[in-house]
Amino acid sequence: MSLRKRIEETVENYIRKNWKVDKKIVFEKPKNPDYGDYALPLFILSRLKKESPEKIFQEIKKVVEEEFKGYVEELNFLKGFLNLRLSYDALISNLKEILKKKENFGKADTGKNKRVNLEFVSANPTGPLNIANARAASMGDTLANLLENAGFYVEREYYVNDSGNQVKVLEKSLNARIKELKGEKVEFPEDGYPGEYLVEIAKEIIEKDIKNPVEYAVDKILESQKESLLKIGVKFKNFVRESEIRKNRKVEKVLEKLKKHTYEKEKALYFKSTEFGDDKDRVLIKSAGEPTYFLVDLAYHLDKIERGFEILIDIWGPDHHGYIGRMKAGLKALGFENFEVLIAQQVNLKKGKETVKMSKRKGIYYTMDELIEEAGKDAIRMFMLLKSFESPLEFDIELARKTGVENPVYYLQYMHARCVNVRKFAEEKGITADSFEGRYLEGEDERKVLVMLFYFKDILEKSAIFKSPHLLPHFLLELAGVYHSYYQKKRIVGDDIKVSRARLALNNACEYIIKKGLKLMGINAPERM
RNA sequence: GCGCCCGUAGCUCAACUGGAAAGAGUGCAGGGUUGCGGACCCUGAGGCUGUGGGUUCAAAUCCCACCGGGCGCACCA
Repeated sequence: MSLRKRIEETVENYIRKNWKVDKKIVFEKPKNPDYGDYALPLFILSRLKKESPEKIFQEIKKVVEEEFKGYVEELNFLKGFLNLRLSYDALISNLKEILKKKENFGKADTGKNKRVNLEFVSANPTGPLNIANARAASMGDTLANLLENAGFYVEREYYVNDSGNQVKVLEKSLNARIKELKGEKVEFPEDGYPGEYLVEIAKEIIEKDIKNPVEYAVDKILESQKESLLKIGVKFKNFVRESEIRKNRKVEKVLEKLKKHTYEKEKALYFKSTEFGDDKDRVLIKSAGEPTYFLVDLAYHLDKIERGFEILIDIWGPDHHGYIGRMKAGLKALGFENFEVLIAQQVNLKKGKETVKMSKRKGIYYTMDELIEEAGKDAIRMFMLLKSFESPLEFDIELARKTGVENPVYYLQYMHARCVNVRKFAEEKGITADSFEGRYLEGEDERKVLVMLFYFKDILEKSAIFKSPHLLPHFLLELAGVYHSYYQKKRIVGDDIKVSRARLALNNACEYIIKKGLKLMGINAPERM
């Protein structure tokens, strides 16, 4: 457990025991680094205890100082805040921990190996993946990495909608292409999929004399989707097919379980989802006798639960937000509430100042493959991760393919390359960080770096808990800024061997942290650029 | 008409989930003379957080109304 968390819990326990009050204590990063390394607003505690913030401060100060002597250099009171400054001992023991654990530094057991099913992308198997899928892929994969790092057991899952309407449309489109190729005159279906890829598949079907064209096409498309995903560095553990869910009678099963919450109206079977928080009741079985998409999807989610997952997380596109209510209601009726939907907002493509208009109907859209070809995996993941889930994002292709300062991904990679270079330079001179002495790092410039390294655990923890992968790249950019600045100010490998060793320790810790951060984001950490 | 998301520096975005004087990057203006990589560093200008009310000791953050952008509102998936 991190030192920060230990202090927080100590204060929590103290308040519970002595004030008989349950209050979560959360340290913040102070507005101004001069105040300290951690801050705690005392206003709420002050109200709870009906005493002045200053008095509260004195009380907490005593507790913390008793328990964490040596780790805390200073506690001060300012405008209602408690500010805490870490000691160099604390900072340097953190540094040592990084050097010792390297890529394993920051791993936590908060997840207690709980089983998480993270479903994302889940595009229809009717065409190539697009840029919105690239966003979902980048964010989903990174979130999975973060959760794993926090001690959860995570399976990345992709749902394949290989039955239902869109597959029928695919079939119509495909048949039209086949007929075209055979020289017959046909009108291409208006709502069909006009992309070139279907022509290619149609050709293969004719050449190989495939018996079941749609099935073949779905498999083909799914395979190419998988390839695209691998190109962007995402590997799914499970691909679950809708047809399997139907075939395994999961639909009947979920229907049975929901039976007492249903009624019939105009020959259709309704689920009383309003009883579970939805704004209207939903059809499960259409009057024609077929299950709705919702019912099958519910069956699929029941299947996830039956596979032993304790936490379900879905990442959906913005066009599905109206669907959250009924899904939650359905799962609640099944007795499962640990279900969360993250909406990955839309991506607008730009080329410099020009907006790239996309139209599915006209078949004009940027595929993920095209984007990868133009901008590269690393830049895409960086840009996709920089924004929080809820905010729509402008993706500037021109910017992403630039290899200069404007492109933040290089700023991070450059830091890594620089760290490695310094370490190797030192090694050639026979200098290592092995027996460094912390007292040579007790300067303000060094302290800035040490504190950033100390914050890394907080970021890992927070980005996992709040499911906010965007916190990570923002942190790394700040770390890189501090590192580059330090590098500029202080020579790392110099004449004094003891000073060199100590600074090298700092350098190497930076290397491991940036490397780990980039890895979590699925971005390469090159040693040379 | 109803619901959801967004609106923060010229541009792209943060802001620890209600906390201190709203921060980065880019762009713009200027600067950095042996040495570990100049894809770097330093300085500066740039803001009524869309508008108007409210709640609070404290609001970019919560509530109400309005303006603007996006998306939903199916016995489609």
